Amino acid sequence: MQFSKSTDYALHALLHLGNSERHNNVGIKELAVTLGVSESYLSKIMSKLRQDGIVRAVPGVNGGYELAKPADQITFLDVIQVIEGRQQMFECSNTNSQQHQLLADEGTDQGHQARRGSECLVEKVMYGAEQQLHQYLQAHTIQTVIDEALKRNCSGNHDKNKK
Amino acid sequence: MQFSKSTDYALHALLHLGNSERHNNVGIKELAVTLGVSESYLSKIMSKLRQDGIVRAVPGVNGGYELAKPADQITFLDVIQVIEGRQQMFECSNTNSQQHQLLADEGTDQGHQARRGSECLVEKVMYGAEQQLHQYLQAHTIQTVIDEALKRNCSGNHDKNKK
DNA sequence: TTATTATGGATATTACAGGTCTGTAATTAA
DNA sequence: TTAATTACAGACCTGTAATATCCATAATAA
Ligand code: SF4
Ligand code: SF4
Repeated sequence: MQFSKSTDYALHALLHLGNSERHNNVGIKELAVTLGVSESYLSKIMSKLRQDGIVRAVPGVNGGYELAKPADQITFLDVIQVIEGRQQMFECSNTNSQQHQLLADEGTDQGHQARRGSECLVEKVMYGAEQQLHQYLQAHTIQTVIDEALKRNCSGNHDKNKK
Repeated sequence: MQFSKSTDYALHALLHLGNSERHNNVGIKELAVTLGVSESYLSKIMSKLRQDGIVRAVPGVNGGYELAKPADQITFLDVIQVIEGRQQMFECSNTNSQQHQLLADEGTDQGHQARRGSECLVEKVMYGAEQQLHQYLQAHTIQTVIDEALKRNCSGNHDKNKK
């Protein structure tokens, strides 16, 4: 029950992209150095993000990556789901067990009527939990973090992106 | 980002224990058959639950397992944490990267002052999400599910545990 | 064209979930 | 006390996913 390192990298890469909108795009080299991870591996992650419309990529000289949409429209949930996949947290395996009969109540009077809705009581709880989590993750975007970082650094004022 | 099958089994085992308080304890054999899983594997899971004070176990003839405390005091969070471990969902790896400097703000004026608190903005979001999840899982107990199951089955009335 | 950069596939490595087997210890019935 | 029963702990195997590297190819700009 842990997020993968890939998710970690993806988030940091996006934060970097969102923070340095100076010209246009950032090369994989710069990203890899900044995050402290190999270019090969990071490029895989960036590809996923591109395929899902989170970033745009241009090959060739002076190519690189840029955010495909405003940073405040890229939620944590988006990133996590792209990298980790969209499978749900709890997926029951043994729907044939005796337990199932008791809890999901498919074998009684009502028959198959309720088969489509999430009638299983265990899954119902788990699904609710997942919704809670998603709701929170959806309310936090890349921009959220950038804003907070800038706010906190206002005293220091490094003038890093004035250039 | 998925719960393991072991968690699935643990939950179902506890539900079975909570539901059949007829005499005292239920043997691993009955549990395994009910859940449709091997005794060997299930016993591992039950051991974990015992070590954490969720269930009690007695060896010997007519031995078996029983809940160590009322079913309404065993939360989903308890079970999950016992089986999955108590590691947090997001655990940062590269605290040495350049990214870290920007986001965690350890290298500026304030120095190491804020090192102990969760000053990292990424972790802060993830930690918040985890809290949301935990809060929900803590509000749902084994008893919750059993109650709902009984309530739903009142029309059918199978008299299964009259015996 | 040529240098540069991202992309996709193939491959290696490692970690771990899932699962089995076996011998041992504890308990009770006889 | 003996024997049957049951849980317990550990060693062990296996398949799969995460992590990571390498290379050949395609696309782009100068
Ligand atoms: S009751 Fe729910 S979780 Fe249990 S076996 Fe049936 S579908 Fe799966
Ligand atoms: S900013 Fe937070 S998540 Fe990023 S490297 Fe530092 S501690 Fe880790």
